[in-house]
Amino acid sequence: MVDTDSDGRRPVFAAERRQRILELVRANGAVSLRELAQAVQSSEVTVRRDLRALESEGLLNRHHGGATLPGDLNREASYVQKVTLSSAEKSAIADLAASLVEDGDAIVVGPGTTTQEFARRLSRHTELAVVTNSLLVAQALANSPRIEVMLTGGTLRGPILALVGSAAERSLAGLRVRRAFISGNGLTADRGLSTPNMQVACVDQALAAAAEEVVVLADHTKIGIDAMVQTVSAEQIDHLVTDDAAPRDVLDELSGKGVRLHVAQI
Amino acid sequence: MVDTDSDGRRPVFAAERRQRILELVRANGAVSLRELAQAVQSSEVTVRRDLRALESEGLLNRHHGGATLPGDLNREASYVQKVTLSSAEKSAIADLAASLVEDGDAIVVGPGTTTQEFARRLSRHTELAVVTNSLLVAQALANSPRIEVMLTGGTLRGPILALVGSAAERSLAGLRVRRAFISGNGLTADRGLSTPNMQVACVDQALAAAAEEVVVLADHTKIGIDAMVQTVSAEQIDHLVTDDAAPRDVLDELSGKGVRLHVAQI
DNA sequence: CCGAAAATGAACGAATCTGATCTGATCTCT
DNA sequence: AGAGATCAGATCAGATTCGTTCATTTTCGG
Repeated sequence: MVDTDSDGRRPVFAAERRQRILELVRANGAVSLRELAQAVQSSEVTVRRDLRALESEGLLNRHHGGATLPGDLNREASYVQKVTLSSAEKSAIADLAASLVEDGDAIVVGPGTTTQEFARRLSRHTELAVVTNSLLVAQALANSPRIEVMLTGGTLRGPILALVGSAAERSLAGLRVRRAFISGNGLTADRGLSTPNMQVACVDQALAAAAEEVVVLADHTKIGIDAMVQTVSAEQIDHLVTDDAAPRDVLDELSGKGVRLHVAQI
Repeated sequence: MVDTDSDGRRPVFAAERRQRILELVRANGAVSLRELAQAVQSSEVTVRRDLRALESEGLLNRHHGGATLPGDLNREASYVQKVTLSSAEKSAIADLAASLVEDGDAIVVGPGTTTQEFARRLSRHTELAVVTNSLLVAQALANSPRIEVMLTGGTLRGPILALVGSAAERSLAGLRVRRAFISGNGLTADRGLSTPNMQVACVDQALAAAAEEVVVLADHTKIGIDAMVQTVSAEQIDHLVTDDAAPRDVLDELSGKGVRLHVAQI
């Protein structure tokens, strides 16, 4: 059923849908099948067929879970699926967090899919200096000529594509920026931000220490959760950006400890 | 029965109807057959006939379900696979270069699409330590748990996804590994390896300086070419991995300067 | 007024598109 | 290395659309 509406809407033909798919892939470098299906309002089967046709024309490369640009650049295909989880909340949080950034700022961005989404929103800013230990964040900004991206050195932690270890911490030592945008696996009022990995926690601490203000990006699934290692105490957190499904009581506790709340409406 | 009046009302001629169809398509970009039939007060069969005639004149494109503007969809078709060039050579070179790596090695890998391909071949090795300034190389190894990947810090150079600048060079300063696998844009016997960018050249020099032996990966399109900035002189190069389409005379010259040749058969 | 030619509309079978579901393959995590 | 989850491919069913043929209407010329 192409579109059987009676009046206002513009029909979407197969060729047009494929064109749109191509544009999406070109814009993001790599897009998951699920995202594409949602974007063009079709089933995954149909998108899969379109991708097959487009691939046979050499216009894109197909991978497990999605498609990428043809050529050798942009090989982040296997990490794309993770992004699709609760993407609505992530997207809203990223939007809201991006409004806390001003042109000319120097900021630190930590690893995580939410911060990656946040980084994509930064491309419209100018004269930005971004320090990060996340390869995904760096790639998200790679095509923005007006943003200077600096990566910390360090040992690569494969699953999250972030740099950890003493080299990473050392390269952050002498740094001082306005705000740090970091994420984590859990956030409570008692123990603050926490992650399950020691090395990641150490770097997160260094990231937070390099900034005057700490901004935490955490969707509602992380609020009230406690992971193994504490990275930043609630007292050190200046801003929290979350979505409106977060438990109210925890938010109130955090607010009592001086955390300014930014709640995105889904 | 288009119009049964005898005099007063204006009948809708075929040419006029087609003109109106064209206007509708031009105004909306894409219109479904059903909408068109309703708009011009004719049957779908008639509209279909009109569309066929208009398409044969090149005034619009016909699709399943309707028609669109011509040329709008195929405007990107010229992009068709110009990137995949010499991928067979790259692959063969990468295979051969990977055979120069042994388990337990510590190596340095520079940026480039060929070295990226080379890095993919390393995943079957164990106990490897890889230092790189290329995000693509790092990602290629991210899923290999038996390989320790270390990234240099530095400023991100977007187009090639590599880290450059003083921070990158500094993090390589105290390093000493067995072999460096680097690439470039040109290689001659006189001026050695060269690239068009100064910052990239500086880091390449640092990469080469960190290794006991320098291995250059360069397909035949780069042999005999000279780019702006010299990175490594021919005397400093210990191995060259290339393909059998490389010009023989240049290879001989390089061999005379002490470069050991590894020529991949395509 | 009548007949031929063109155009329009209706109907039927064929082709196409889309989505659901099942099965095998691939990937990830433990 | 194996279990579980996810994804790709294939087949089938439903719906829509297309092409063709045929009947009807309209137009034009004699």
